[in-house]
Amino acid sequence: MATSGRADDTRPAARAGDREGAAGDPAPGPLDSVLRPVRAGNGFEEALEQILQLLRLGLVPPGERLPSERELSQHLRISRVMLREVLKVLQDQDMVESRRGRYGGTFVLPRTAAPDGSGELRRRIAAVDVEDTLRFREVLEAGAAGLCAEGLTAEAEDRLRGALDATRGARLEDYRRQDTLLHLTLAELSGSRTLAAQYAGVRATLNELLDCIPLLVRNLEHSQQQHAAVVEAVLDRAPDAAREMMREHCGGTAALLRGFLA
Amino acid sequence: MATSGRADDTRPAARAGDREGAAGDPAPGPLDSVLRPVRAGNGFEEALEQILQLLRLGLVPPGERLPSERELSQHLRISRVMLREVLKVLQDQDMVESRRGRYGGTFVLPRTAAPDGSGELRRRIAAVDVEDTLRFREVLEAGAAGLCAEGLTAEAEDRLRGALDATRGARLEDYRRQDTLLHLTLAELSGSRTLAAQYAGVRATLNELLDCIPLLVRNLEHSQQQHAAVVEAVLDRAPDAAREMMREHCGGTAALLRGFLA
DNA sequence: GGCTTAAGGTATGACAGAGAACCATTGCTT
DNA sequence: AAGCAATGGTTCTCTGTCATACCTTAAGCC
Repeated sequence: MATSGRADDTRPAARAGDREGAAGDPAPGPLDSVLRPVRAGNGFEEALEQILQLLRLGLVPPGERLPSERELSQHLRISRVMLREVLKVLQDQDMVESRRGRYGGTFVLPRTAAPDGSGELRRRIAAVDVEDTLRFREVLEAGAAGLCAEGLTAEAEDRLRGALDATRGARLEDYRRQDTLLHLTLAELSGSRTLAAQYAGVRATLNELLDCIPLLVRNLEHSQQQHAAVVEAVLDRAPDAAREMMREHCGGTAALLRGFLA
Repeated sequence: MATSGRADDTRPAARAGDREGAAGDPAPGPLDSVLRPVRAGNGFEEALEQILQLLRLGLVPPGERLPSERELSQHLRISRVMLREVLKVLQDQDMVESRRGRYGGTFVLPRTAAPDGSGELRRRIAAVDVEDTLRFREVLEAGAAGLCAEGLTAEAEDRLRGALDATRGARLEDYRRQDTLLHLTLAELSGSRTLAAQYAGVRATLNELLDCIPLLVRNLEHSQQQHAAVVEAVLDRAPDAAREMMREHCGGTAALLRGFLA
């Protein structure tokens, strides 16, 4: 370090704390809407979160195979090594199982009762801003329903009808999954990829919240009627009605959650 | 590397292409709503994008000082070294200026005409999914307006009125900024942090698009009337009216953009 | 005028993560 | 039975990024 001969550092070494850059959370300011952290968490957690979404949304149902490690790591833009660490965690939680060889892969296991000693769930919930989630969800859902009703192609009609039918035939333990898929379909048909992606995120959180409250058959029937009404409005090209119905539908779930989690 | 003595690699080294992990974009699949890349771009670009948002949204107007490097790097969760590389780029583009010493800092310069040889803008636009942006924006805006109208505190009323007044008094070259701030205020008052953050992002993109089309005084007056109507509806606690007006307002901008960018 | 303070400017060691290449296992095909 | 192909499992190296410390500059304060 022979840059500049400054031999007389007479100051009483109290300057120890020059710790720039690091440290904890900075003071919140008015710019926080924009200045969110560039890399959420540590990359590892982010990846874990996304795989968990895949499972929570039921996009890969129990018994099915996840995309191969090579594919997943490419999609998530992380190294296979790190992806494998993520999968390792899920294996330890008995959520997935890996099989080697051709036609092997990582398979989703059926949900076990308490994933991790019940306390873990509560802690996660506490970390979620429930009000934020519910409000944001309503906005996205209503918006998606409206957009769908505005520009509906023949192919979209079919997908929508198919998704609705699937919820009708769903057995109790599969209802959450089919419900999710119906809403996800609406979001995708909105014509905004960003909307669909955001909805996927918020829905995963929502499902996690829903897992904390009882599943009421009474409520489920009501929900099913509302689904039908929303889809009908969309198929009728009635955006306002679709939005209104969807808002009502979301309001129901929201009220339930606010009640149980309050 | 003495793990397993495999001395006879007789296969004709043609196996050169085992390139796992890396490579270009993976084939798109039905899971793309969820499996977005963990770390958008290379971290550097992401940070650049966010600082640019700060400028494009007018959250730090020309002549004002950005937060210090140490603060910014903490907010963005990147090292000061990397942040400085980002700022270096902006300095080279004559968008900001750094002054040393106490009460120094990084200052925003007034916008120069063509940021980078005009071709650069067009290229960016091509990379933006305009339809996605417009649709997503409308959904967020309408949703925010509705939520605001539903739960409006006295303090929120004041902020809203203030923001509206600011747009009234704005001169032409400052209008975009005040307009942005008004909408951003609505988003923040929606009670969903996520919504506000998402709006900030989409609005930055929108402003970039708007920079590509002429600013019509005629349209601006119309816009101003709509602002007043939206705010009035919100202050009247009329969610439906607020949503309706906002959708109309967004529709106007959308039509303009679709026309010019088609 | 000299000290203090807050900002930008610079250098460096440590480490996380990506990338690439391997190995090992399995089931299908020939 | 042999070979092939697709998957999970492992290990290596190298680059990018971070954290930390320090220097330099300039404005205000005593």
